[in-house]
Amino acid sequence: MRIDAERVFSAHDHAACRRATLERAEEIVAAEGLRLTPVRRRTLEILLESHQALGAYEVLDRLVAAGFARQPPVAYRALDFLVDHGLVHRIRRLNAFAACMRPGEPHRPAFLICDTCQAVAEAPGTGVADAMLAAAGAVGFEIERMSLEAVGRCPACREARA
Amino acid sequence: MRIDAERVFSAHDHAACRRATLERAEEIVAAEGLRLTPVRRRTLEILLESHQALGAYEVLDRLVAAGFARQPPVAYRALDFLVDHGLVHRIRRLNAFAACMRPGEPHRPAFLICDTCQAVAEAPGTGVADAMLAAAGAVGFEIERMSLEAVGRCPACREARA
DNA sequence: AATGAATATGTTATAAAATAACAAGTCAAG
DNA sequence: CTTGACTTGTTATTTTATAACATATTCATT
Repeated sequence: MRIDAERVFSAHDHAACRRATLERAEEIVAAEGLRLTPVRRRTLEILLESHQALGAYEVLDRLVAAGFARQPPVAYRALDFLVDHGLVHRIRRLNAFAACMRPGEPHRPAFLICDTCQAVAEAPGTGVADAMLAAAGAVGFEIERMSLEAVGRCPACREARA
Repeated sequence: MRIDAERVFSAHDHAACRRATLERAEEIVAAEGLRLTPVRRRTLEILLESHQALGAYEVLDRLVAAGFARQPPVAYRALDFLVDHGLVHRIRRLNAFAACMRPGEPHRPAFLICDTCQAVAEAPGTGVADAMLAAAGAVGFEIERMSLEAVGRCPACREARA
């Protein structure tokens, strides 16, 4: 199952969506010899519960509910691990984190953040990143990492408001 | 004088560059009936001193040096005003602020951030924003604001390292 | 199994970034 | 000269993130 913006922004079988993404994440972790320890797994599950981005302290609250200690490094370490290995994206505009919906597929995501329902989707295609690479190349700038984020209104919330 | 990435990333007459940008900012403020009060003016000058982004607390330090009180709202209010009126950009990846190099020209900037010399330039053209608008439009997402930022190495630092 | 290197966790403390809230002052328009 | 909008002063707090160091676990190799 492939989850892109159309799906994130619409009603869908989220249980299946979450399960599929988690399974894929586990394959990746296994393939790379990484360890999806209990905190890390739970952190990923927490982020997979919705398509909304969560702040580190919201994640921490839910980790506490699952029995882990209420200490910032607990959440930040798990989140950093997941981000480093491409299972979670950091959303800089929100100081928050969202599960990657296509782990393993190398991609340079651009995010669409609905400021009404707080859902975060990865924009389809690679056009935005390509344009950034082109613009940078034109002035001799070599890109290492990028943050491509747009805030606005998703189709459902647009309609609800109209 | 128009200052784009090529210029920011190269040696240039920065005194003239700064003066020109400040003058343009003053015209804009006057034209819109806004008030460029002393804190606001000084804040803009501070950011215009280099092409690097400064954190709010670095700005505050320099405001203190200029006689203002050391209180976060002093810096944040001035910065917020300047951002709201397009004279300063917020660089989310850095939790920092950089003077806009083309105030008044309506634009949707994409930033190139050198992680060696910390210079921040606006990428040429509107291609990145256009691509983002296109990607969003394809899924019915309506964009209000965007952050388009790339971290990497500018031409000069690339060469220095090579 | 014993050892050691790498990795992961527990814990305390602190740093860094941003905002809330409210009182007081300024300023230009009627 | 007063009203209303805007701006500043000030105290306190909230939110986000990291430093630092001790302990424990894991795994590969003896």
